[in-house]
Amino acid sequence: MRPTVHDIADTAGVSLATVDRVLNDRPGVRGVTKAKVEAAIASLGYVRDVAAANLAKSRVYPLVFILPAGDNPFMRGLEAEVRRAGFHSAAERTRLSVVPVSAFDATALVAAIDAAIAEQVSGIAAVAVDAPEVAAAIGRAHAAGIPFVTLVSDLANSGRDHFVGVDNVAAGRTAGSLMGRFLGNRPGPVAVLAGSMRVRDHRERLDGFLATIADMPVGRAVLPVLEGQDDPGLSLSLVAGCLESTPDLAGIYSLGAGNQGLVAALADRTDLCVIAHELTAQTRAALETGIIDAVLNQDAGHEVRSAIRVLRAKADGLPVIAAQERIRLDIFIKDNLPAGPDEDDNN
Amino acid sequence: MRPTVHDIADTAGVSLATVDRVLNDRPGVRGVTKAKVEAAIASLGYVRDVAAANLAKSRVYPLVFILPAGDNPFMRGLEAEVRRAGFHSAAERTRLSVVPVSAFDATALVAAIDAAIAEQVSGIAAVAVDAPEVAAAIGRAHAAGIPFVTLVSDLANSGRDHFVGVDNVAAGRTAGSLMGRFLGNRPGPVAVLAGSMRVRDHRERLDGFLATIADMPVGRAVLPVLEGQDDPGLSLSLVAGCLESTPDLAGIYSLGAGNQGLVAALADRTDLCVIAHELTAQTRAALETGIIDAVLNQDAGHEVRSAIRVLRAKADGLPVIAAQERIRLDIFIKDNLPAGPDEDDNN
DNA sequence: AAATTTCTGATTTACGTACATCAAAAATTC
DNA sequence: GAATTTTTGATGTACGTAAATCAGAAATTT
Repeated sequence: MRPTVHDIADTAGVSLATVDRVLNDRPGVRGVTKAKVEAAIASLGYVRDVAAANLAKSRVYPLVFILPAGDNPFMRGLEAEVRRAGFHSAAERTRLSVVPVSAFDATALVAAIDAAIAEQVSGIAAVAVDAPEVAAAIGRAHAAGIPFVTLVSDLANSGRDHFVGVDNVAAGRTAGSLMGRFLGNRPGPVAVLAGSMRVRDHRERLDGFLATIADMPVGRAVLPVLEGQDDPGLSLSLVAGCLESTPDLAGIYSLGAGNQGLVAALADRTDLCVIAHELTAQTRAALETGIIDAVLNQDAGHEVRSAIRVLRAKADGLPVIAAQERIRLDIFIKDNLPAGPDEDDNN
Repeated sequence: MRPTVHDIADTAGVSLATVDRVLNDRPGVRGVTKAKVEAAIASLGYVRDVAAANLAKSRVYPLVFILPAGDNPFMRGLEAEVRRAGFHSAAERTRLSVVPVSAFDATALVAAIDAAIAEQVSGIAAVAVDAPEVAAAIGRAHAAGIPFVTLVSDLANSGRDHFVGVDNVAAGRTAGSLMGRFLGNRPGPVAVLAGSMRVRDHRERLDGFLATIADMPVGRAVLPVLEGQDDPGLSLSLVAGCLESTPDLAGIYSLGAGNQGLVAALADRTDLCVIAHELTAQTRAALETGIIDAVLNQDAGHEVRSAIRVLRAKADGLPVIAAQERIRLDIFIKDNLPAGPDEDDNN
């Protein structure tokens, strides 16, 4: 059996109370005694039984996820993952709640953050909107001692404790690299469909994409960015217009959430090289029919669980293992599509 | 606060002992009473506190991982992940151990399995070797009531409870698809470097690869398979010979663990399209220098944690959520390489 | 050396569940 | 209706840790 606090007390020749004081950094232990106890801990290889500790503490961690409302499939996927994680993490004394706010609305986001602060939650995760008042609100959370992580879209210099999401510049580079390889020496310009250039992650993806395309041995033109506001109708008409005005178009990089309109505009044209973001029902179907050639994905389940781990660690004053919390950028093509419509791995 | 057994007892109007009998399927409860209790459980939305339950049970789950010895980097990565998981899962009352057996040695594997059975472990995970005596040993484990999962390489019709690993036919298809897209209309045959055709996963990868290449609009020859036995020296000489005898070679698919020899043979030739399996220090370096164009990877950490979850579930007689235990096939190119040399996500 | 402060020990309760025992009550059988 | 069986209640202990109290010991100050 693994050693317990009793074993430590015995081998250190001190009482249980003293062991407890050392373990939980409570005052009233002489340096020598503390050293003795720590030696015993080390020699026995004691590790605290977190399950029992949490049981005894009977502390709960109310965490709030502030997510954009609306029909963005990726955001809805995130929400579903929060619910799923909440179901499993009840055992871990975490209570999760989702607060929807209207998309790209800084004022609404600020209000939601302040409400969470007032509720004295143990942690906040939010998809950041790039605005100074949001940074100020995050600062207030920080001042109140509430851990804050940005999700998917970051807001640096805001005092957030951590960012959970992919490296969007690398994502853009990956898209550019795949686009270049898939096209080979086939001529023709490529188009970029974005949501809005006012959003940080979209800008970063574009930067990475452009840089990689520029570095290619084969020179290739990139048309002016189409800003579809992640709206199906607008995206459709923009892409349709582009197809008409550019008959020799070779490829399209869709770096936002405008895939529904994109797919509709392409109808059954499988001759273009199309790379999109986020594996949703739409992009999955388009991959299977050949309309989309590759999908870059950030796993919503991983992101949610990472956010939870980080917030809990911060709430307990524990360190975060950065390497462990890095979110991978998945590449999906038709042949390595995961079977289910959605999945997950707890642990 | 979440409801406890006491709350159930109160609202059902029965004693705690009766609630316990219902919850743990102990005999001696009338149908009507049982229904009352179950109604209370449902209405309160009670979920058993697993942490407390495990604490009370103080049951431990000794699990054995039987892995091929030797310097196969992927297998060593698996072993490292088992150790890492063991560190974290001490809290979950799981005790992990690794038993190394000589690679591809059915007799050694059988002996290790029988030893684990004799030790009365709670579960066994093993990289299966395709031999009837191994199937028989798995059958003995099954007969002894010990859950058994095959890892990485499956052995169907052996009575194993579950397979943890990727769909290797799909992996081969993915490799073929990427190879075809990367090569475009560039002429020239492609070579395949395998470990051994006596191993099931290598055969399956080859099948998928050949099928996809055959389906391509551009006809492309595939040279006879080079069997390097996953040995660096042999792989090197085979690849070197192939390069010499086939000056117009367009690409190489390395579907086994012979990447060290492969990379050595290629020296600084970045003109070939090379696709390999498993992200190791070697393949990572070769990706960065451009010798390898894409790496297909199965995440060792995910696999180990999945195996643990499945074995524990089977040991407790709980169902396995298949969709949750599906292992993804990751595609890595230079641009979406994860930053660290290795990583992980608990939860 | 006495008074004070600082440590340490002993003990208890609690967390939520598992599991065992024994007595009491209810249902069943004869 | 008595005897028997089945069902239920009451109670206690255990798991490993947290947290509190209070008394006593050791160190420090005066």
